[in-house]
Amino acid sequence: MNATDLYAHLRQTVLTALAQIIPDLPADIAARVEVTPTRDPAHGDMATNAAMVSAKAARQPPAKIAAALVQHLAAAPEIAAAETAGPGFVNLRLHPQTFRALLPIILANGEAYGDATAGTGTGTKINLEYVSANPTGPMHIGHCRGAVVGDALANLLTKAGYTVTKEYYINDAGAQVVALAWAAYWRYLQAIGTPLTEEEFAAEVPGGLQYKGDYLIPVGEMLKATHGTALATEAKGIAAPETWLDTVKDTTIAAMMTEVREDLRLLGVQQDIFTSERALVASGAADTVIAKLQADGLIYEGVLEPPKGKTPDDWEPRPQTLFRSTNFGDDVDRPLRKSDGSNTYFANDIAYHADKIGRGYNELIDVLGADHGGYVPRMKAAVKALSHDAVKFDAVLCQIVHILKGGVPLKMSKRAGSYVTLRDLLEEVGKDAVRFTMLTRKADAQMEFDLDQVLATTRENPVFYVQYAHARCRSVLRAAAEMFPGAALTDADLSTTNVDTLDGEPELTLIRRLALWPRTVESAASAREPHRIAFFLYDLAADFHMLWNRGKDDATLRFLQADQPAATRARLALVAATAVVIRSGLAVMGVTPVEEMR
RNA sequence: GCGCCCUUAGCUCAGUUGGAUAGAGCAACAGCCUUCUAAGCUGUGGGUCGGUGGUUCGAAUCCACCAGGGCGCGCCA
Repeated sequence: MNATDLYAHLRQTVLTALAQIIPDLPADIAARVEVTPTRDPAHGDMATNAAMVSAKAARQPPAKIAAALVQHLAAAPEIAAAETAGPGFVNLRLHPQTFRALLPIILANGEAYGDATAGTGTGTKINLEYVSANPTGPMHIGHCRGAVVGDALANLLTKAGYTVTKEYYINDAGAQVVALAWAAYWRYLQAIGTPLTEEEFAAEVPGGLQYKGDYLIPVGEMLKATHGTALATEAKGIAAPETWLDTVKDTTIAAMMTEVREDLRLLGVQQDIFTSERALVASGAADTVIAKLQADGLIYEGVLEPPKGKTPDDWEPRPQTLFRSTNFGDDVDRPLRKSDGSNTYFANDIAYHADKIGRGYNELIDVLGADHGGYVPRMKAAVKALSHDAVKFDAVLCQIVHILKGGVPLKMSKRAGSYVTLRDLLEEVGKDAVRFTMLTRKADAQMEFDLDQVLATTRENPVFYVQYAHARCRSVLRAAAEMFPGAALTDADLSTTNVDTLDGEPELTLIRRLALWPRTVESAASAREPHRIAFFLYDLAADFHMLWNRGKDDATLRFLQADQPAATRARLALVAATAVVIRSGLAVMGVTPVEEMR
């Protein structure tokens, strides 16, 4: 037995036995057979629903199938006892040796333990788009959650065997970057000493002066350094926009993206591809896509009904170019062109997703803010239409994060420039705590990020609790090196250890938890829920701390016993394997494991 | 008015894709420090899983309706 996933292994054993009882069992029924950990240890180690799910197809009562399964399974070498239970479960009790045999495998595999070998992910190419913050200013706390969730999801899917491309879509087209350019231009005029006041300048800006934060001051300085006073009138006033707008836009977007990339780097996020909306628009991709949809008969000119119950005051019916998204499950058809004929953001975004489809992915996943929730059905419809249902589109929605300090919510105001930037947050609590904490909630649930709790050194704080467990593991191994000078104690060395002496219940509880790791990776990946990794690590840490603490009451239960080198070595293998799995999990979360608590 | 997401212990949240007697942490109460780190551990109490029906061997989980909370709803991105 050298399977890395004990549950998958036993599932095969059950399926083999089941095939002997019901030779012509349909494949779709077999697919529903599960081997799961039992909730109650009294029920054994694992349970299978095999008899219940196959009863109907086999036209036999579950109890009869279960009884036959018990007969067949009793012969399996891993299984100590099999018995029927409840409505048709078969409970399995494994030999402790079966669990213990996992430790050498974990140590030999290292952090690759839990990687899919032949799971659902194999061969599937996924494009994962996340962050995609507008390049109009520094990243703030709102972007942070999507960045962390997206990045951890990428790691998770990769571990589960998918081939993942991590992508950032730069929204550098449209009205907001024009507003950004005007704001940067104001900083430029200030830099060269304009006589204009802010009010006088703002009065000349189409749509008013937005983006008033200080972060554009360096951009103004940069423009001055490069262009001198050439972008302004001789009186250092506002020149005709066509003489400077593109230049200022280019410089500003480039400067903002430099900042964004630095923010991402500090957060530990590395994306593979940055795609520019502006370049996409310039290439005419949106018109190409509209033409393609037109050829499929999915485009028409029409007038949308006003939204029911809440008609805007300035509503008037206007004909637009519409996409028949209702053919693909959307509620209303969606406009691709505005009434003036220019393309909508949606048209550009369809073009972008068409581009991704063209790059050969089997699945597209967007990590979005929850305020984009209403946007998902139409994108789903568009991807379905464009790929003729060959490519899947999914969205992971991230709910809002409230920052608490001293139990009081921090006020956020972008207009006043007083919002919490990502960089502030990283300086305050550090990358690892930010990443871990962001993953301690389901993405689609609101979360409160308590600055005090994140830094707390108590069990309440999962970051600390998990890191502490790893540090304790490493501490034991360091102490072992002192107690047994010259002993070979690397993971590879320990992987050959005889671990038969590990027969205490707390030890076996911990090993059972380690056995769940591949299964946890698989289920978290297929549910696209990276937060499950955080909860798994918390539970694992709790099991380990419990084992550690037994040594308080009874010194003979401590890991290190100078007079029992063989038994100590077996315990060290368990400790090292625990550390391996914690590291493996932290790697998915993008958190650096610590060697000691300081 | 419509759509999507929520509602689980006093509080903050899990719940292994439909499994057996629903679990953690905090808070409350009761214990444990000449230690490989007590930055912790052990135990006790605490639940009509928002409500009502339905689907089936079996529902916190799926479906319908209702109640409460959040987000969104043509030419913003």
